Amino acid sequence: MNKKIIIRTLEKIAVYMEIKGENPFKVSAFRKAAQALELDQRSLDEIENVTKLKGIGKGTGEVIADLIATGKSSVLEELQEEVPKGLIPLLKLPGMGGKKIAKLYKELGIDSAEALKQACLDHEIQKLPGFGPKSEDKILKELTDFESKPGRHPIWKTEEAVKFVEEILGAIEGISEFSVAGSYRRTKETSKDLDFIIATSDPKTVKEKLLAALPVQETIASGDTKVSVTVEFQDMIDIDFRLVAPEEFITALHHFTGSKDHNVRMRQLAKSQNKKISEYGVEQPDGSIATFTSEADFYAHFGMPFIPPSVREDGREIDRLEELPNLVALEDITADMHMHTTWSDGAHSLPEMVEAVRSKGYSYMAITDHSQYLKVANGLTPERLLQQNAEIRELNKKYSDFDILSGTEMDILPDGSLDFDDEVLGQLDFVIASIHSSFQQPRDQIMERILTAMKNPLVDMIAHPTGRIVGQRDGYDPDVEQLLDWAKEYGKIVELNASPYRLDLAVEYLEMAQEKGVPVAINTDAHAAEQLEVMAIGVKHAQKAWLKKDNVVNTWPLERLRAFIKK
DNA sequence: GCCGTTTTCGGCCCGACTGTTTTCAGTCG
Repeated sequence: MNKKIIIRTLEKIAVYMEIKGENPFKVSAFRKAAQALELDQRSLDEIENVTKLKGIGKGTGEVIADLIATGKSSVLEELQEEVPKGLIPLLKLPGMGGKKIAKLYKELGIDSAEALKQACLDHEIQKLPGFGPKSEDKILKELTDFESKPGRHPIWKTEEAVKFVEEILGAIEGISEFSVAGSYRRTKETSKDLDFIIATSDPKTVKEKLLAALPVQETIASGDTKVSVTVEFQDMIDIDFRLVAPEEFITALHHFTGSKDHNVRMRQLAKSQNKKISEYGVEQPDGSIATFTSEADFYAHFGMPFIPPSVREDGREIDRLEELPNLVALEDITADMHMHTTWSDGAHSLPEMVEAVRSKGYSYMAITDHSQYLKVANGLTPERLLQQNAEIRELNKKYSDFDILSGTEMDILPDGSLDFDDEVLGQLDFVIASIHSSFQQPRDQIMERILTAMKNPLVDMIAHPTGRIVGQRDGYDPDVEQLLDWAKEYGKIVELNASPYRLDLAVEYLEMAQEKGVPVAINTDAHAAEQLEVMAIGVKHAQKAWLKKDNVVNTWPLERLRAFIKK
């Protein structure tokens, strides 16, 4: 029995129970059991007794035993007989929960999206107690929108929307402080919507000005402290604004940064100290409300170190506080080892890029323009590469406190060969190998290509190892575990490409790399000087995988890197 | 359904907004 199947089954049971109108705590018990299983790193065989896990007891334990023994769950099968299948997707409609769906089924016999739509058109819905004309209109609208609305937005899209909103907020008088919150602040690679916290003592005026300044397509909710709108900025995107008093800003920011699981853990912790956390402050045992001037103070109030937003995810971060000081941070970064200049497809010249990197306070860098195969990117022939190499060596003489590594981002060709021969590669300081073509090849062939690069002792790093674009394409689907095993065997670095388009490797693979002891380089792959800034995003993405400073090669001094790549 | 070094029963994170009511249930994050 596959662990994933058990997790899905428990979640499915929760969904059916929700529609059946079961006790909400019972429903959440099944969700918690699924989560307990998911968060446990061990495989099913390695877990001796599942009921020993916190959150799994007699009832959920029996479901799991049933699944292992028979491959099926009698609990789920019974639920499926009682609850029509067509009701399940209705839970995804905004504003629809188990209770409303159950009522529609019981009172009107509605058992599918089609039946629901017809009932709206026949004006049957508004006759039900608890429903009215507005509910009917809303359901009909949500049913129509359901197909067309985009799901989650990739970070490279939300990034621009965030900047746009920040500009608007910065120009509104009466706002003392504001910040983006939510999954974007936690550097999740995709977000369902955007959240902003606004501190003001005049919420009414600020709200009016804000709504006037935004390209609002639809107002979802508009209360005294909370405004939810759909805004048309490139795509349609939902944005929540919370307006709070200035002294409440930090607790509100923490609350709406989440994650939900992180907040639950924090509230439980507060409760054990006879305190109560809400977005407005921390209620003390004597009833007074404490507020804070920084999130660090907020955590310190509970005797905890500051927990960066990037690691506030499944709640387990609260159990890993002693690891926080070793997490890689932006201040630890000493180098950027993947970037392009006007020699290939970059926007800035070699000296311009060098100056830009130096001004970031790093101590070394690598210039890695594309290789000849990539004609669309003006890839360098061996002649041009060696000419650039000479120029870099000359430029290096200018700096006593800074080193420029002469490198290349060399293509691994579709036929599995490398774009430069060893004689050329041997003259370089840092060699990156990348796949930019023939993504559709079968996995075996892709892996063969990667293996060629791995086996070449002159190759130092594999860049953007899966070729994915966040929210847009999956890449060339390598067997990442195998890739990492090879990297370990052949002493290669794997890249965390910090571009928000890529964030490649993804978090789960970075965790795997660290576990296997494969060093990671966080690189910007900058094609222009301003793109060097994405290092900050890359570092936060690395934090999500709990990468330690020592595992990240571009926190190392140059000598240690040289020793590792044997150059 | 799960949990317990104040508990084997009585809680389970907490508050806002909407649409329906005429004081509140349902949903959401």
